[in-house]
Amino acid sequence: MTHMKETIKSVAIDLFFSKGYFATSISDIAGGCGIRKASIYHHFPGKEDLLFGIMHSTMTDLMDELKKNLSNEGDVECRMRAAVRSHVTFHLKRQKETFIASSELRGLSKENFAEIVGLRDVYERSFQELIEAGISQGLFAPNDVKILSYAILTLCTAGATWYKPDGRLTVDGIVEIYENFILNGLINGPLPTSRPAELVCDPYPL
Amino acid sequence: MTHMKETIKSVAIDLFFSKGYFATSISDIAGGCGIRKASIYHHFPGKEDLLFGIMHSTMTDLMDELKKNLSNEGDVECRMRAAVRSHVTFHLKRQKETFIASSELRGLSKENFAEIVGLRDVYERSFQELIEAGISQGLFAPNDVKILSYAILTLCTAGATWYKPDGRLTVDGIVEIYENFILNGLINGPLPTSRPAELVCDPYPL
DNA sequence: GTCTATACGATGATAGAC
DNA sequence: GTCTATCATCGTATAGAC
Repeated sequence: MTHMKETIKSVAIDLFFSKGYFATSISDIAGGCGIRKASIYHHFPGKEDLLFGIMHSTMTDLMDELKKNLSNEGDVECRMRAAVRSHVTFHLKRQKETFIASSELRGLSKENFAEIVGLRDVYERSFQELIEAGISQGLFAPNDVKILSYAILTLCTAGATWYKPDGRLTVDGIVEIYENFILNGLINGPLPTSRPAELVCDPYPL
Repeated sequence: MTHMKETIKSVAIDLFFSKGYFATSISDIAGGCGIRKASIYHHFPGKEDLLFGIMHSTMTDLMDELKKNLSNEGDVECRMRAAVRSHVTFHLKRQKETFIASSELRGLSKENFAEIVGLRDVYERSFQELIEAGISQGLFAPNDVKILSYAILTLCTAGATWYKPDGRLTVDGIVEIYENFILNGLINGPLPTSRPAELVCDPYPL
């Protein structure tokens, strides 16, 4: 990507996040880049391509991150904890993009919509497989797998809605709360009081 | 409200839900009511008032419902379960309005925005007080109260995003999954295996 | 690669007849 | 209470000069 193309994408992310996709005009974006609106069309064929590009790179990065964070194999609980941490961390550290990706799907054409939702479905399936594995091992309480996966993912995704980078808590602090909340919600029966999870799972800075 | 005023509001709810507020024109709403767009302005001063009215009645109904469902006093766990059930049930049964209320805040002016967010803050505080009470009794694991309240509320609110009225599960089925997931997530230590919650809390059909 | 100028359509809202 | 007609504005996008 050329320098100006990257600038345009970055300005678009800021504006789509703060004002919303529909409320942001090509003029606004051009203004943020210090150029005129007609010049935008030299770099992108249209407004929607800009949105689609943001969503697509966000989804593929999110999926790559999950794959990376699950590569050190471990037991199901360890893997689920890693998946939750990966998901929450990504959504907080790349808040603007993940917020856009989850709230502006309506701005996409039918074809582009289908492509993004297709990626999302693949991603969701990773979580559903983990839940299934946990249930079949008796580790997680038996329950509707799809509902549980929606619960877990929307819960974390919503973090991108209220998170304030300069707020009271660090990303890691929030991640820890979410991780324990979700695992307690899933696990069947009492937890060991002090579980050395940190010693089993490798850390994975984003 | 006159008959046509109600019709307009109802059509607006359908369209704001399915197409989004910004993508819905006054013309679209008028078409759905069988009148011309100019006639809308006889009933409402403008498009935003329509949105604000929908959000305001949704929020006050949501708050009334919670108050009603917490009126039979009980212990903290019982009250938290009732609060979660109230929240989830309302969001699924009035899916369109709650979806609009949680996703179209950007359509509001500064003043209207402040009013709706003010109502939301009061509502959230009810949950935060329940969490605090649970923690101070040693029932819930000590944790950041605000984060937990956001987690619980956004989790349930997101139900309005994916819920399909003709889907596989009933509202009550989903409510039960969410209730147990959240309470397990909150509670400090093992749960009694069979808890007669149904005998303590009254049912409360919406 | 950026500019000015412009085409073209849609939108929210108003005026005034019936 | 609904209509027709219209205004003023703003949107995306294109054409063609520099």
